[in-house]
Amino acid sequence: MDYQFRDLEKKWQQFWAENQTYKVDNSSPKPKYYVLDMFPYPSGAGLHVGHPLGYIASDIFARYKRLKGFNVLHPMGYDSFGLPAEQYAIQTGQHPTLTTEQNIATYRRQLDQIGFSFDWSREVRTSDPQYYKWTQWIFMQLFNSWYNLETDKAEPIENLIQRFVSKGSSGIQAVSDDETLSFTADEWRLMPERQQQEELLKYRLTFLKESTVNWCPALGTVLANDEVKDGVSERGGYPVEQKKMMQWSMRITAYADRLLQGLDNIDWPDPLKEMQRNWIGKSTGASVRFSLIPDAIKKKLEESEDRKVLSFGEDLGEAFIEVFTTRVDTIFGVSFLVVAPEHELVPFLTTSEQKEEIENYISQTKKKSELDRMADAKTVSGAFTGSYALNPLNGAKIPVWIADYVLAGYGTGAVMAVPSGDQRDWLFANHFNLPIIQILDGQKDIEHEADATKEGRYLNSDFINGLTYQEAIPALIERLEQLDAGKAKIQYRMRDAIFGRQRYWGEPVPVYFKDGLPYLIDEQDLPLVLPEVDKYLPTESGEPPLGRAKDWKYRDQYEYELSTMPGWAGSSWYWYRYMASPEERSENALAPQSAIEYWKDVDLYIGGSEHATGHLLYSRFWNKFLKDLGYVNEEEPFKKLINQGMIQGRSNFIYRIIDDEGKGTNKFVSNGLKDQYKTSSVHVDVNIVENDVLDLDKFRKSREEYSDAEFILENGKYICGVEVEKMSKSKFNVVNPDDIIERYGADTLRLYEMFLGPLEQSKPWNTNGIEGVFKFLRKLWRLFHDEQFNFKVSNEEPTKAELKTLHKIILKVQEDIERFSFNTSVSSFMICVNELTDLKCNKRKILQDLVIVLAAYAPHITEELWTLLGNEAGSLSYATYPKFNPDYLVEDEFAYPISFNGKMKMNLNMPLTLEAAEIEKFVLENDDVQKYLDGKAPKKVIVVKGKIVNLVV
RNA sequence: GCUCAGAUGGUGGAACUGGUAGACACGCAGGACUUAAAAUCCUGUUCCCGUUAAAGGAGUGCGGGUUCGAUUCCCGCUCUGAGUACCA
Repeated sequence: MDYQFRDLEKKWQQFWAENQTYKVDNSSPKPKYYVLDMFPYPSGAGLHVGHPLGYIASDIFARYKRLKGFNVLHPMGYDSFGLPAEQYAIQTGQHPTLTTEQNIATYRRQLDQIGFSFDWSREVRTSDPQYYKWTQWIFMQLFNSWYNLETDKAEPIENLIQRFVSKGSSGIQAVSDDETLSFTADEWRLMPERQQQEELLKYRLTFLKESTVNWCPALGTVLANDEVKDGVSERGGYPVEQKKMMQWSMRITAYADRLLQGLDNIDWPDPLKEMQRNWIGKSTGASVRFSLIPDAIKKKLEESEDRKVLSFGEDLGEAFIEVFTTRVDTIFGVSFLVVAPEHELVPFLTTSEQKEEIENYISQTKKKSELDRMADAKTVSGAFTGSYALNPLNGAKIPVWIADYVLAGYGTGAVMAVPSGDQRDWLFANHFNLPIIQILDGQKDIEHEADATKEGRYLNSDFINGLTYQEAIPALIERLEQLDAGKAKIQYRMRDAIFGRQRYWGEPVPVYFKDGLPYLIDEQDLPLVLPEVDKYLPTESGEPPLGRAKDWKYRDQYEYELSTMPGWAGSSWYWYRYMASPEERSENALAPQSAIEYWKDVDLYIGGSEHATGHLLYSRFWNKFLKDLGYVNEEEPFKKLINQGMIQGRSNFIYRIIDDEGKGTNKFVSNGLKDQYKTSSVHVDVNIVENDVLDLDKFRKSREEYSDAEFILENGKYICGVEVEKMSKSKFNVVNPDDIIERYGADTLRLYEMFLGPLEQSKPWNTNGIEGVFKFLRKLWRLFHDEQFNFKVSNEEPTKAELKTLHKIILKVQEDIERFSFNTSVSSFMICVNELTDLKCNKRKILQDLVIVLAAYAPHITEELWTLLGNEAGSLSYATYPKFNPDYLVEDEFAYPISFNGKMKMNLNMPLTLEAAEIEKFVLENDDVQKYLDGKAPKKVIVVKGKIVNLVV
């Protein structure tokens, strides 16, 4: 029979499922190995060709490890909460549970078709109440914990309360909000409960905090930066503004230093570690207080009718702006301060003359997203508040400005500007005509740009004049501390993570409110199940969708928290749930201690680098927290991590016309004509585009808002724009693997995805070379069959050449898999089969081992050949990888490349036993070499034994 | 903007520690088989010049450097992709 991949693959997939071939036990005499994939969000578009890339690699690795004698845990599940299902629900009214289930069914069918060796009995879904029960439980542990800096770990909040009761707040070293109270034990005991709870909230690892969000009044909801384009919402094109909101946050900053240090002990790609280090952004510097000039404030007070200002006026003597700087040595070069437009002091700093200008500037800023503000470094903008602050070291009067390049959420929301040393400050100073003061004799050319050098000695710098950088820093810190105007400080760029989402399709937060204060629900009431709502939209009063749930109250009287958890909540601990076997899932723990002790951590984690600073940081944070409380044993969850490159998509764009007021219209212009209009680009589904021409009917039907869309065409067609970018549901450029499997089978898909290139490299999807991989499998099949496709292998002893071919591949594949170079293995398999075909080899002793070596890559065809060879069905997965014997590869001759000045001209065969001097002699005596030398002696001869000969002429 | 990564024939890529650049495939061209097509097999295929065959020369995004020798190391650019805190 010819190679019938359809029947054969179906047969084996069924066999594996029925016999639970890949079900794994939590105990085994074999060493354990845990191979994990980053689990997918089950999008409506189905699995796309990019997903399997990593899954195939991890499956090859898992299968290989089984052949090498390990007990392998290789599970899969679904990160099934998320925005797309909710948006679909808003459009169609269908419950996300329903669509999510349908999507998962599609994913499962697609995954099964590819022949993965997952233990499906351990599947998890983050949206399953039996799963999110434990996500909520972890939230409760975080709420009930504080971070003790003395022990450098999280501890139960009870410990903190005990200390408040016995000693008050003195001596407590904790990670907390900035404004904690000081009190004695007696004062604590007398405090009303409400105030006690307020105080404790400042220490809890999950807590309420005011944060800035993208608010879209027309949609009545908060948008991700992702959903905001050019200041308007991607959906509908409505204006978006920055708004402050009370939100749940996670005190990840408590773990900043441990997250940083942990990176040194894990085997992750360096760029990824570097990204995390940057994200955490530890910087050593100083905080400095610039006191505000009382006169200015007093004048302001006299002018003001706002009584609230009085409370500020009462501590006039202490009014100051605090800044953090890594270059405190430049403090005498400060010629102005810049505070964020949202900074709390801005209303007080603004004088009546400047009021209009400041207010205009603030309203402009509100329209920009944080990303826009950071990205736009070219245009200089800002406004003067009219107030001045004092340099604490020399009393210089310094104007206070606001500018949107300073972000309220970063550090103190204020910076000291040193135009001679910082280019952004220099541009600002140059634009607004502020002084640029040279502070180091090493600074060059500061009339034209800033010079951030630390070289040279200080000038114009008071008591540090003449000192070097190393000398100046301690002197300045000492002086600042004496004056109580500053101190040395370590600051992190990382902010606490916002944990609340104004959405429906996520885990409910297990919190209710009493007298406006948050309390946890009883642990027995878990899971707090997501309630039914009539619509998945915010309420009329702007509350999140959960506000629509009828009679949804804790113990029938208390309001629940209405926001839900973010997408990363469920994925921050899921690898522990996989450790629990299905029988153990009913136990009252995230996973049984015995399972956690057996599996410990993930040995190999494969996933995209796009998770570098999200999922991978939050997971490490939760893992450390769970370890602090003794629920898990490892400080780091993922011992080794490999980044799979992204299979990129080819995105198509349409261009929405923006009207004169800056609002999006429902009119779209073809790519070639877009320059004549003001437009914003919008992704369009690649499945309704062919050869970059948009199918207008399908487009109108795709969303209700598009049903009456108008188009400006070119040559009667709507031509879409094209870009290569990541394949993702939000970019509507998803291609799924089904038709490839239909045409060539799963083994070909597996080999082809590996053959495409190095695992960690990104590349746009194309199917150009797939034929060659398919031909390779047919060629392999033919090795085992005669001309009429009858199975036929010989029991003869192999020749030396055949053994050499076999042992080359045994070694090569082993080396390749261990360094995650799967593409080169596939090429080597082709070479191997080409060689065996040339040798007309059909010997059992060669082919049987070849089948095992190939099994991890192409499990279906090898299972079939394995049983045809007379082995027990299903036993291939647990066979033993053949042992490499180097004797078969020994060569006694080598064709030395002979190069002249580094250019290879010819090869000369020489025995490998020859030493350098003999080689040189042999080469120089050669006639062809003499012809090149043209009678002259070479200046130099370089001989590298077994590699090359180079003659310098 | 900031952080990180990448760039090699018409295409995907190989060259693992500084030692024969283009393995292995795709595509293309020519040929065999066939009434024909598909499938299969064989030959060629970096570019330029040139040829019966040859012999030359250039060449790993661009510009420089180190070295007997650089796709590989160093410096400076260009372009592309990823992340940038509510996509997951």
